[in-house]
Amino acid sequence: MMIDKYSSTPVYLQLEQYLSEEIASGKLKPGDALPSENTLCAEFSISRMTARKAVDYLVRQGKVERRRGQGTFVARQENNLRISLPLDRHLSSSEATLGAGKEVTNHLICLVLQKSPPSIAAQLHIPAGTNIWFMKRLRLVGDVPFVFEQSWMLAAPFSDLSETDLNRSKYAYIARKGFTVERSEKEIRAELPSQEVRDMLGINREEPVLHATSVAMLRGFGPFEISDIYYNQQHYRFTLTATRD
Amino acid sequence: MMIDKYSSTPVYLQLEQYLSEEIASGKLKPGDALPSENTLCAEFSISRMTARKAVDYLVRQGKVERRRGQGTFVARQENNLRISLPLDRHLSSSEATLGAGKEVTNHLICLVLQKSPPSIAAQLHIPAGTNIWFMKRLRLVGDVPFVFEQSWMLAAPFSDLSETDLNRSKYAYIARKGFTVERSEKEIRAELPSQEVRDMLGINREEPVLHATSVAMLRGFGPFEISDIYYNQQHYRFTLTATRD
DNA sequence: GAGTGGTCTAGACCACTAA
DNA sequence: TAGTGGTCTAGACCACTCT
Repeated sequence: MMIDKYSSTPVYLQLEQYLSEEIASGKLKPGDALPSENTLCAEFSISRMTARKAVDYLVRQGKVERRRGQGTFVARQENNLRISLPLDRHLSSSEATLGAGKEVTNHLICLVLQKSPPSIAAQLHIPAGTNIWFMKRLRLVGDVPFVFEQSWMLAAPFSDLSETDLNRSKYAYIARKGFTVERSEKEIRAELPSQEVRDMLGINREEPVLHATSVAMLRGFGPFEISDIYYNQQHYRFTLTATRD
Repeated sequence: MMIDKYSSTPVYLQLEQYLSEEIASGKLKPGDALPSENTLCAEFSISRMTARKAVDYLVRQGKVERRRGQGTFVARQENNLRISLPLDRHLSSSEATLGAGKEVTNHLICLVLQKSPPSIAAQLHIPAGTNIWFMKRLRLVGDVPFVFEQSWMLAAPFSDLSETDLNRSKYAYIARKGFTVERSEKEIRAELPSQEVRDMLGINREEPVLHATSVAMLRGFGPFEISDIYYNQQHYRFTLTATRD
């Protein structure tokens, strides 16, 4: 294998391709160490920044992982060990099965009453400037966060909403007020997380996350909550069922 | 705004944070140019590689886009223009509404009969080594690909499967054989695409994709097809509905 | 021609891990 | 202590766009 410095494909892409093939072909097996960055520099007569850039792409694709002080290793697939969570069911109904003995907890990060900005107001069918709750929550199984959620919720029917309610169960609170959450419409995207989301979910900076924007509906009432939901893929798997109609 | 070179947070993360806030606060609006890389170097007394690394993260998050020879610009949100596609319905039933006048087409890339590898066999409840179909398909609305699909399908009940069937409608073919696709169980992940997927979907290297691994079931028969499905987010939005139980 | 982003170099110092 | 990855510098040349 040679690197062609005069090719129109950048050196770092050539090296990415080469290492990818070593992994795909099985010459490098899960758990194996890649050549160290300095070795790659020497072997291909390139600078370290270039070698690192090639490896960066493999890290982002989840094909290898770096361990400081140790080396870079071909990733092991641990898909089957991760806890499975349905995206097409309300979390409240899946929490029982989720924990597998561990406790599901909520950690409220902030809760404030604010004036609704126009974009949120439009989705909730209220005038801009109406009071709404804004909150950020982290949800964990044991001590591993699986969801970071940021949401805007109608304030009028829920004026006595408290931190305690949110640290326990929002659904239980809503039920006590005599409402039922009927369904939520979600749009799902793959995204690279911002710093805040990375910090909250404890994510390696190179790993993409699932991001849902959700509109939740109350029975006989319509939309009452807009949420941005970020799902942690490192320790959980997200599933859904597709049907005919 | 100052950069603290002696902080434990790396300089490039501080700069990423700063620029993120400029965008979030609206000081930099969609379409606005960021300071050029050389300007950032001078303003914060950092080297260009460091400035670029900060901007790299914003590019990957989709917050800005680079245009060679022009500059780096705050991304415009075009979410509402993208075609919406439900993940919780079979594609066959949504194709009618999907196109909005444009034609939905299939482009078969490969179709071969092969021996089932153990991992696929286990999921299809057949012995390893049984004959199965392996195929790759690209599905497009007009000439924009929205799905790249790679799948392994039982060969026994579908021995006369042809390229023509797959370029038209796989569901129609299955129906002609007297079967009904009941449902499919999907696991959804956010991933950075490999070279093949990037090429197929025409994706910029920095953009993550949605990746579903699906098991499709025939009514009264069980699993008959395993698929890897990659969804193009650049021109489509993917939705689903969550319900109680 | 001037300015932009795209790539690359050849060093450097640091924090961390393992022997 | 030696080797690893993490960060950073101060340059360089290139391809591209706009005026």
